[in-house]
Amino acid sequence: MPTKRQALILAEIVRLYNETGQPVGSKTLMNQLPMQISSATIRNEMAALEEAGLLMKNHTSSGRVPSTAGYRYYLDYLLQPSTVSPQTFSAIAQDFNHEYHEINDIVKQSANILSNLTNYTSISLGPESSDVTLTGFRLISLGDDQVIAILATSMGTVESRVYHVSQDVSSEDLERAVRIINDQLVGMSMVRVKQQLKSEIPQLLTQYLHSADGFVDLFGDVLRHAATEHFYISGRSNLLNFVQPDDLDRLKSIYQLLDKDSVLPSLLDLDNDGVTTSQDSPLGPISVRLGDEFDNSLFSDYGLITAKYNVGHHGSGVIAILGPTSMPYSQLIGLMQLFSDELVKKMFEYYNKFHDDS
Amino acid sequence: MPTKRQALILAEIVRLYNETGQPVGSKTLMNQLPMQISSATIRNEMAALEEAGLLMKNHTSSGRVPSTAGYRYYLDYLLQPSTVSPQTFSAIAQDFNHEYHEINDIVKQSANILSNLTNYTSISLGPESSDVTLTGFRLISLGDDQVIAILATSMGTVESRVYHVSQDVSSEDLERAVRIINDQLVGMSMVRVKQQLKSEIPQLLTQYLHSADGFVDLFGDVLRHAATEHFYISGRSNLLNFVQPDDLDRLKSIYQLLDKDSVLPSLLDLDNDGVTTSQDSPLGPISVRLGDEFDNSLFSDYGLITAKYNVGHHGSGVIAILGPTSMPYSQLIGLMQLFSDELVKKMFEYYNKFHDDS
DNA sequence: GTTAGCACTCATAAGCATTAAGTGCTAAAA
DNA sequence: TTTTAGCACTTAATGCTTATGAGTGCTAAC
Repeated sequence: MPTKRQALILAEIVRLYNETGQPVGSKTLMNQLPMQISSATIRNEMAALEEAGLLMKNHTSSGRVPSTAGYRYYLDYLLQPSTVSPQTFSAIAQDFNHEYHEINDIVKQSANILSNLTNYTSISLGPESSDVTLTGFRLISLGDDQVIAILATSMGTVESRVYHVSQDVSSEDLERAVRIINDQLVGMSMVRVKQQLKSEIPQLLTQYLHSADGFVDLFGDVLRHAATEHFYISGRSNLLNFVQPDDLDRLKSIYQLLDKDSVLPSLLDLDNDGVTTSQDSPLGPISVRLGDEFDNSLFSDYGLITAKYNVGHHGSGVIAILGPTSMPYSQLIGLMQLFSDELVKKMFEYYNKFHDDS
Repeated sequence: MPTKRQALILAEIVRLYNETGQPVGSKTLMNQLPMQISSATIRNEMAALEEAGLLMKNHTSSGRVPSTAGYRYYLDYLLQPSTVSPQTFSAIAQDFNHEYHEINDIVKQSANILSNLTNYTSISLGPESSDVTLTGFRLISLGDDQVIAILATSMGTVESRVYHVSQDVSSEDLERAVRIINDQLVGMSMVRVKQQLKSEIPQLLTQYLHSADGFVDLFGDVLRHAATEHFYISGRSNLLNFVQPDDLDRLKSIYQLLDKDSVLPSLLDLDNDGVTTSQDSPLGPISVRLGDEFDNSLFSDYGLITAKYNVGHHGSGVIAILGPTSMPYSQLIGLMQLFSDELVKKMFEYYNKFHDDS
């Protein structure tokens, strides 16, 4: 455990290293620290901090840099979220000041705002809930062999997609199919619906319909679109701001990773249900993942700030910032706190505008 | 005008430079050329080619590199598209071997295939036609204050989106609005529909409806989604394969540019209607833009291969490959020719499956 | 416990000679 | 008239040495 003074020095090193990008030496530190101590004393303290694993040197005679453990300690014990400037606040308010027709537009916009504000990459996942249920399914014929399939969930989401239906499917068949779906599946959780679609439903449908296959496909497709988590990533190109030129291969891999929706849940740590990385996270719903704390070694030089937000029974979502290990955490975390509050506010506004079910 | 032999040398330099990435010297060339001439002769010829502006040197004593004009000449007069290997062909066929529910899925997939095959970035724009007309508009109430708006066009595209409608709008009002829209606008080109929406329609609606504003918004929104050209870009990260490490800023700008749908039409040269860059393009519907031929100086080291394809009265689309100035054009253009044929085939298959209107 | 002083370390840059690839030019050969 | 051999010249790249400077660790004095 570092002493009070050592902690102060660590915090200052984090601050300076973030500001300048350069390793911090004892003299620089002497001029910046509030108390009056000599560079030699600071050197002693730094040696102790290095002993404790919180600082690192690149080579024997270079300044110190916080180690991952150092950042971890800083985040867990020292960091204080800074308050957001009024300008930033009003910029956020302004950017959100639109009429949104779809919840996903808000989610998307939130990623945009956050990456613009921070100059990092941001990832936004809309509100989700594990106990969403299917509330209804309809098919509407448009003539022309086309139908619109509409699927509604308890979260208020409605997914509609257009399909072609072969001409030898009668409209009676379609109606019958829709009735079966509704009778059997409405009220079930989406997860169970998916299971059923693979097991019982096909059999059931073949009993009543001529061509059940096409219909199962169709329903499966709407379902897939309604149920897949959709991530919005904004400011990808900001990763170029801080990548070392000899690390382009790694960056390429990261870009390819980000394009795969399937790996994002594990990146955002959504798999283990809400347990944050560090013990009883002192930052509330915000948590930070650093370097080797990622499953994937690609991110050994990266940091990820994750904020979970809650929109009542509409579920909870996540918004995150991806950047280098060294980021202005104090500002960013302050920003994230405020931002996720605003986001939640906007979302409630959206949901409550029409439905009266806060 | 270069002599026959000079042209041969130019072509060989293009080939070698593309293969090795290194400037090509007279000795290397001597060993590679089919005829028996000394390096001194080659030097003379190269000097002539440089005089003509087709070759460049990085410094007085380095090998030669094709200049933009050199590439231009190569593309216009020397290049011969190579035939595609059977493996590649069957890979394409395989990748397209899916049931597609939406034309845009095909467009998207085409971008994916092309970037995977080439290891460059590819851009795909679905079939469009300037004389698409509006063929129908419907609103379907879902209860719950939600409606689905459906807009169909003469191209067979159907756009459906979900909207909230405030409770004090009666269903009679909605029906009336829909009737007005259909009476007034069906059969018009989408462009005119957009104009009308800004001029006459609002007035007309206010005569019959209480709250016309919301409705105009709604219709405008569906229209916007149905009418905006949608580009799919795949393999963005491949740009990292050939960028010089000191050029990351430029790369960042390019990424940001690619994210703006609005600049892509000018990039793909869609604005001037079908006139290709070089005179009466010898490559048919395929054209290549190089370096300073771009409007935007960001692309001074890039090349863009564009293939226009035609899907009958469903309109025509574009598929493109973005890479460095030095690309294996022979292979790529051969590939593009075959690929766009396959793409067209797939699209006709899609359209004809249900409608019988080739 | 703190500090001044000093020897030591190491990355970075600058200077310089060396090498290798490639050119241009001239004069001879074809 | 075209081609070629030969040679001087240019330049980027490499490796080597040397200087510089920021920073440390340690010791001895405060």
